[in-house]
Amino acid sequence: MTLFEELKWRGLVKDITSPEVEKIINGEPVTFYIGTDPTGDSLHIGHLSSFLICKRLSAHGHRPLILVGGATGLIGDPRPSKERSIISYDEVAKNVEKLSSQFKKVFGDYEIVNNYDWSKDLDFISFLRDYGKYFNVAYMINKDIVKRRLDEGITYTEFSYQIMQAMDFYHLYKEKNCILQVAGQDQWGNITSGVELIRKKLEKEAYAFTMPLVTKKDGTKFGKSEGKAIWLDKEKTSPYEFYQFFINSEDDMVITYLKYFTFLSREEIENLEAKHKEHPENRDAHKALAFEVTKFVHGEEEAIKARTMSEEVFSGNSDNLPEEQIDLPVGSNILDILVTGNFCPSKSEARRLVEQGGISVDNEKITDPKAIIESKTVVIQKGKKIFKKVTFK
RNA sequence: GGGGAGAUAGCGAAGUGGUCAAACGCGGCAGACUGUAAAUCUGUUCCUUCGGGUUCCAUGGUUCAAAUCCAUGUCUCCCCA
Repeated sequence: MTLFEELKWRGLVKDITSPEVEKIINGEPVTFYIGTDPTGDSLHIGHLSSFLICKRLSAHGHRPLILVGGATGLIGDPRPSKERSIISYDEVAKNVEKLSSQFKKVFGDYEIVNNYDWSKDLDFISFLRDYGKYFNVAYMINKDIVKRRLDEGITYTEFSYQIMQAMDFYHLYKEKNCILQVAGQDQWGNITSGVELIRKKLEKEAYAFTMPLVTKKDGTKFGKSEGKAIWLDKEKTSPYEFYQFFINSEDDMVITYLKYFTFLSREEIENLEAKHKEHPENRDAHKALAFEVTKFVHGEEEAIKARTMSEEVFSGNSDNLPEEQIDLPVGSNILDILVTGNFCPSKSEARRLVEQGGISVDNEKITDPKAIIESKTVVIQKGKKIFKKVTFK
């Protein structure tokens, strides 16, 4: 199986700019880039799914460039829904730092470039003369994302985003001989702008392919749990929570995710697929997925810990759950505990939860909102899947 | 520059003087069923010391009473130039 065939098999190729892409991927090492905008201060699952491609391509010898959009992050990639609010220079700069160092930790020591470096000194007149002339407005308006925003409204700033991303590709092509761009499918419009710009300005051909958006079975957004994003930073999402997120994957998607998120071979995955079809209730594929991904992001030791904890908690053994100190005295009211312990944001919601039978303490369902918890250490369960061991002062 | 429409809870969207803490859908949370899956069904979804308190872009005003009427401001969209 060639590399390209493997990517296809894994479902990682959505669109290609030309049939040549296959040859390039399978051929001699080339430099490629993949980027992200520093709109937040931490990497999440979405980044994981797209940046894994660096590993897959570099294993073949290709050289990844990671672009962190210190300039494009100041502008804002148009979203289908509405205009983004603008982020301060400081915040973007801070995010660039954080994302870059996190990236190195998780994915390895690849070269990271920041488009702010080559955009910041470009003056407006040069911009219009050297780049603007290559973009016909009719062409720009025809980009799907722009068309969708025409009714809702789109500012000149966001409208110009595609030019900035085209400039990035052009710059990297010229300066670093980067001939290939990889991105999520939502970047298609921006990518083709770049390919066109390179063709027009340099009379050279550049290439790109997009990867499909990872979704749930029903097409909705993947990567949230309990309403919170799943982060790659273990301070924000613990390895245990991270593991739990993947083990809870939908049956219908678990094989897709295995292909997408792990480095398991085709044989191993097909093996798991067979097992999964035979006995879905054993969740072998889910366990493999959760373990492999946790191992990649947090290391083997953490992955084993997370797996052990998961197995113990769901078989009723809470001995190894980490204890969380709660700033309340022994003998506090259950509602106060739920709020202080971050199980829910308000007392009203805590009351509702308790009254609806969603809370258990040490395996006993609590339905009285006036209940007092007398023990010093206690395991609180919210719903079916959230367990926390808490101690009081 | 001219004309028109609009801003309602996380989102979409009703409501145009009291019966509005505000229909409905989505999303969220919980319960049942299960396999820590999906689908389905049920409940719930501003805060609260459960007395009540604070909401419908903002600030003023009219009224016994305002999400609803008036004024000003801010923002958004559409059409014409």
